[in-house]
Amino acid sequence: MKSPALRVPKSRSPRKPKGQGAERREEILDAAQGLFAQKGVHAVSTRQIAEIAGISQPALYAYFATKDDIAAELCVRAFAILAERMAAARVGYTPTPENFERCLRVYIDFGLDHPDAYRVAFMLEKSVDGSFLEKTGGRPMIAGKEVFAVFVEMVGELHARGLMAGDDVMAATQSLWAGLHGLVSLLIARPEFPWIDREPLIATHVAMLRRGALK
Amino acid sequence: MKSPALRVPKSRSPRKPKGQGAERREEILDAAQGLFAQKGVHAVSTRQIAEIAGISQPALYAYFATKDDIAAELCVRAFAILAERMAAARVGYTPTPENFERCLRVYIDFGLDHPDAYRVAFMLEKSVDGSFLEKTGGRPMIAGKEVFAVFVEMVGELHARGLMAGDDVMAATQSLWAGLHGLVSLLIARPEFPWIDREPLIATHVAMLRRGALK
DNA sequence: GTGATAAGTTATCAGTGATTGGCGACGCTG
DNA sequence: CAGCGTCGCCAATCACTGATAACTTATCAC
Repeated sequence: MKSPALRVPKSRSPRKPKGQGAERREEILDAAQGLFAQKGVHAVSTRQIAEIAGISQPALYAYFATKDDIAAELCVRAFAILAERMAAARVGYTPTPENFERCLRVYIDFGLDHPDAYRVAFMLEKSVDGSFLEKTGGRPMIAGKEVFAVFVEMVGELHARGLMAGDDVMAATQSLWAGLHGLVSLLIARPEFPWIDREPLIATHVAMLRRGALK
Repeated sequence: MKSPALRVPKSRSPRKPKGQGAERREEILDAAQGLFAQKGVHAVSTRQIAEIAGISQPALYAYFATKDDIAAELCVRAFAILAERMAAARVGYTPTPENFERCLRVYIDFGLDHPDAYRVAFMLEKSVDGSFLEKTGGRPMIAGKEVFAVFVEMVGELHARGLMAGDDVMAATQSLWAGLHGLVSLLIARPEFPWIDREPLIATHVAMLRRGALK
């Protein structure tokens, strides 16, 4: 007879018996991060994540309630990076047009560096029942709002110095954010479009937004 | 004995035996249009579409190769409407800032009037293999490019009259398009965000884009 | 009638996200 | 060291998805 204890029915990442709580969670997040970045969030299955993480698919649910929760966690972490970058861009900040442009670029660069986090946060489809935002308690959205708050502050300072074109700070900020988001999201969602070179495009866009928002 | 011919295993739209080719297709599109608008594209199943259309689920595949093809068809039709509207906005057009703003508003209004078509065209997730765009032969994208071409033309005219801020027409057009897309897509994807009133927001945005793009 | 065609059906497939029940190794008492 | 409880994990499974195959029915030309 064959050896009855011959397990491993399919080849798998060879470290099934490991993982103490916390680090397994990180391994799952790492696996998901890679797959999401490569294939896009909703083209990745929980089984693929589990296989790369070296565990079975149900084991995921010991660490995350849903697949969307995994995406949400990655998203929140990515936004922590964005918040950090924007804070760094405001170190020794004085509200000048040059610094203004610099902050806009920080936002754009972040979106292009973390397209999947950006997608999860701002580009995912809504749906009436069981939406992603409801399932995840809107955590990515909340993280995004904190970043938005930095913009409000920044525009407020410029307005106080009489540099803004209009008088409605909130309107100007939302419009500005929309302008930034448009470029980032289109570059992410439509990479096959015949864009001009990226750097001059970003430069043109940032300059346009500055002219449009400032006096 | 019960009547043996008691069909109708589940209550259904009571017109199974009908449908001559062409009109069935329209019924399917109508059903899908309504469901997509209500729940979002990827939260709607083919079975739901079929039930509302009054046919069985496999019968869909006699008219459309895939579910995405249904969305693509709706998208192309919606873009026909946008192209029509933009053509109408250019009747007797002279390249003035006022007419420029009017065309921007046509684009924004279209996106907000047809959020699902807009989502399919510009906001759907890419994926490496089996992407929506590949499956549908990029038809929605092509329809979108025609609209983009109108923008190029428009910006070109303004540039010829020396009204544009920069000298690179293509860069200015792509930046402008991104600016418009940003507002439309954010309003669609994040309706729960604490936006200011829509009309002043649109007015602010259009004014900002005009200041940014024109001299 | 008869064969061919078109349209729609039931039955089914592989793959998805998520749940259940039990197995086995660990750490703690005694 | 025996016993036991707990926890991490996995095989099996569920309901559902998009899509396909094979069969049945209605219609029409001849």
